[in-house]
Amino acid sequence: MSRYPFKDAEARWQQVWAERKAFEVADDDDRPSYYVLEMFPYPSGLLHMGHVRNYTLGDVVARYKMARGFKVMHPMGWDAFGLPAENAAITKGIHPAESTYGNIEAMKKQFASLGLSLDWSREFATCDPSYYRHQQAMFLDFLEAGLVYRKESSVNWDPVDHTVLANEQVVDGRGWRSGAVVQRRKLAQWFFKVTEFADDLLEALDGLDRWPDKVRIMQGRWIGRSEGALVRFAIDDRDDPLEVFTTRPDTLFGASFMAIAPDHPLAAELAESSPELQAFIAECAKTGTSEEAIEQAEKLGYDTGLRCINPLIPDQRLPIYVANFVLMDYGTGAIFGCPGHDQRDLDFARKYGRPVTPVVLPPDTDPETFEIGAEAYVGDGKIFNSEFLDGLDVPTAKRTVIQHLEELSVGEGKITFRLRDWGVSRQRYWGCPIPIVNCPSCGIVPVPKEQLPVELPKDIELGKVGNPLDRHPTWKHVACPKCGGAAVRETDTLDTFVDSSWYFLRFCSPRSDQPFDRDKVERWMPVDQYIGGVEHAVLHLLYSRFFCRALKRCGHLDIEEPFAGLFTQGMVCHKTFRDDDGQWLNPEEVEQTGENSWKVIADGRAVTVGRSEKMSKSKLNVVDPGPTIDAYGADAARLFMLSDSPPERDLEWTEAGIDGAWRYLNRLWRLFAAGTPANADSTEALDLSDEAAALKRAVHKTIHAVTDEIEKFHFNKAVALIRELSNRLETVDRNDPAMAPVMREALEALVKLMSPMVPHLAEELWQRLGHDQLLTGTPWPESDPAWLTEDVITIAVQVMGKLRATLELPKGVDKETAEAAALEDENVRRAIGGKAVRRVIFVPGKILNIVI
RNA sequence: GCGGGCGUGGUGGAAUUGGUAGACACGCCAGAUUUAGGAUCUGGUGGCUUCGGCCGUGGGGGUUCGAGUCCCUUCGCCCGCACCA
Repeated sequence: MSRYPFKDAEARWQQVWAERKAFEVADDDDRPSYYVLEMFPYPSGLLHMGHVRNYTLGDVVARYKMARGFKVMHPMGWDAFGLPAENAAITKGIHPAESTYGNIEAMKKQFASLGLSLDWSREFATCDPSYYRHQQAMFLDFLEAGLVYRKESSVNWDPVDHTVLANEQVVDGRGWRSGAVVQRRKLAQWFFKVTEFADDLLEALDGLDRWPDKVRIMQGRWIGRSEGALVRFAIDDRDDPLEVFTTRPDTLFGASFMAIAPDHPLAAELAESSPELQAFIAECAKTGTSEEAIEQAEKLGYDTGLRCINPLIPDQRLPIYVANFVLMDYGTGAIFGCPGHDQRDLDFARKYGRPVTPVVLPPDTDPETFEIGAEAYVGDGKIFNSEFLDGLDVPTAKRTVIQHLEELSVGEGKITFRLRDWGVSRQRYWGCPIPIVNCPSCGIVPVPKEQLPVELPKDIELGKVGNPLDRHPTWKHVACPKCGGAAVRETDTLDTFVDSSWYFLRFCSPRSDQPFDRDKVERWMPVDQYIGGVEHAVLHLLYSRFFCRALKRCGHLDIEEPFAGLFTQGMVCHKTFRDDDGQWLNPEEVEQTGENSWKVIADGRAVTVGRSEKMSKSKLNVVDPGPTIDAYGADAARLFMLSDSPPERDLEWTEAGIDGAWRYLNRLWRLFAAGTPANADSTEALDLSDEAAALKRAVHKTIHAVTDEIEKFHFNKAVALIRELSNRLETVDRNDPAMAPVMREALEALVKLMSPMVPHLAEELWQRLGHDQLLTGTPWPESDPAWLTEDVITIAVQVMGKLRATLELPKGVDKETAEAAALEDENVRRAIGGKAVRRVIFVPGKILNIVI
């Protein structure tokens, strides 16, 4: 039996597309433009299934939009700076540049086998000096615009390797390589002033109507605008008051203690004379810097002995604690605790024996008997126990108390954001050098733009202690651009998130001697459809939004939002195996011994089949796409990625699934091999038989529905509809001359509909239909509204809401006719059982429900 | 702890505004066929059934002529995170 010769066909069409530059777009084209972008990959050297899914989804969009008459830009590049290349250099002794560019070449070959409609003429890597020189220029522009500044901030310090560790490199509080207990250390670092745009970044989320709600919600919460008040509490025997930020100034009469962050300046000052406090602060510093770690930690406080005065209750004295749950980065790094109406404050008060005074009375509650038990009351209600606030509701009390604090000059209304400025300094080699010179006499001096790029030195020693660029014998030593004296370069590099915050702009004019050409950016931006993993929902997407605003502020750009449409795909998962000790096992180590039982081949130990989890090296459940594509072809892999699972949900990789996709491609192959009817220009003028007309209606309905589903990113449903049509076509009698013209029309439509998903097979079948033009570039099929409707409709007949019959009735049938027809049905009559019909509900074209 | 989701056959998943639950597949069962393949084709496949029907969308309750869909409640799972004062 004839099999689809995918190896030959896929290679052949890939070559044809490349030779004809089918996917390269010129900028001077007056068709409407459409920019499709998938998040560019880090060149690890190996394409994984997540990539295949991501780029397949993007390719469907790109090819579909092409067929719809858009001039589509679908570029690809490399997010090429990063930690893994540096680690590879340490463990394998390969220079990061060498491994990175080698990996790019290797991955490009793998990309080629997927048959993606990518415009490779726009390719670049972020580690190219021709890319990062522009990034350095932007850094200088941001600096000039006041959007970049320097401040001290904490890092994870490995005391053995003398290096700064990423959070990822800290395992159980220890450095991953040295095993040394990590210390927090303060370093002067560069920051991008993201908070400058906090309000705008938040408000503009509303306009991103083609973004998933969940991403907008996540970003909104990350930015975290909250309205509250700054309140100054005078401290006994000290001049400076303690300033706190609170979102609940209405509960000030319920205050029972104060707490400051372990790294609050006041704590540091007091610790100088208190070894005990020093020890407490050191203990707090052992908890990781991540919020997750702080959250797991037990709530601890240390009474400083200082007492401060509640500005609303002059004779009240509140103890000041240093507490491990107060964050220096939020608000003022100090809080007042109101245990009655905040659960964490309540837990703390119970632990340290502080009083609990309720000040918000829940509705319909007796103030005499209301008490706070184990749970704080956080709801709305009437204020009580609060003098001039008594009787007010919470929002009114907030306004009133803020006004009162302002009159007393001890506080004022204040809006605070959770969003922090973006620390971009990294003490690493394989990143974009920060174009700054530190001069002993002039201070911080920007590198003049004409001296850019500040290139990374090629001769570098990695794996030694310390910051590699700082250790380089000559690189950092330069003449000060201002005074000409001896000076040193900044030896930190930029966070790689900076690289990915503007690459989508560079694609518009990738060879420009400017960061981007403004007219090209205006032609293509914003990205019409951006596609990637939801793990970037906050950081990358938010930084990119910040970057566009910062560039606009500097006069380089007019747009603020880089991505008009966003789609976040699900993960690719695969089953996992573990032994009794919970160790992950490689699928090759195990064999199936029964329906649900598995064992280790080597020693027969029992194996637990875990649930399907995201493919990852640590879980040993990674499937390499390479051999799969080799065995089944790119189209089979693509089809499997698109079938069954909705793109936004996780997809489980199964051998059976890819096998099923491959078998379906062969069915299509045979459907077309069965002999295709000669071309007929149109079936419009023909007098079609009932059977032929029904087929034609099915074809047009399928065109209509598939188009709709692709537009809505429901590719799994589009595939199902295509299968339905092809199943039907397999049953058509090709020897019937009345069917031939419609069959021709059907086959042509089918090929076009499948072409975004399985482009190689589609080109092959298109050619077999006798076309000498490429299918790529051929317009999308149009559905004819005249063929979307049926003459006969099916009415479901219910008795008391239960289905008893379905009736085929002429389109537009009225209630009386339908009811009469229903009452003739034996099943319906049996269900009514001779009872009186009380009511009949009729939904035209759908339902007739008889109520008895 | 907070926030966001999701629970539908043996499996992945379909199901307009509330209107025929299980499309399309995988798997399985029976049969056919063969150039014994990574086959292919035909039929069947939610459960129970006295063959009339009955029960079925995590559980319980409600609204409705009618609920997978709306409301209340409860259980389970997943994702994200920032103790946000």
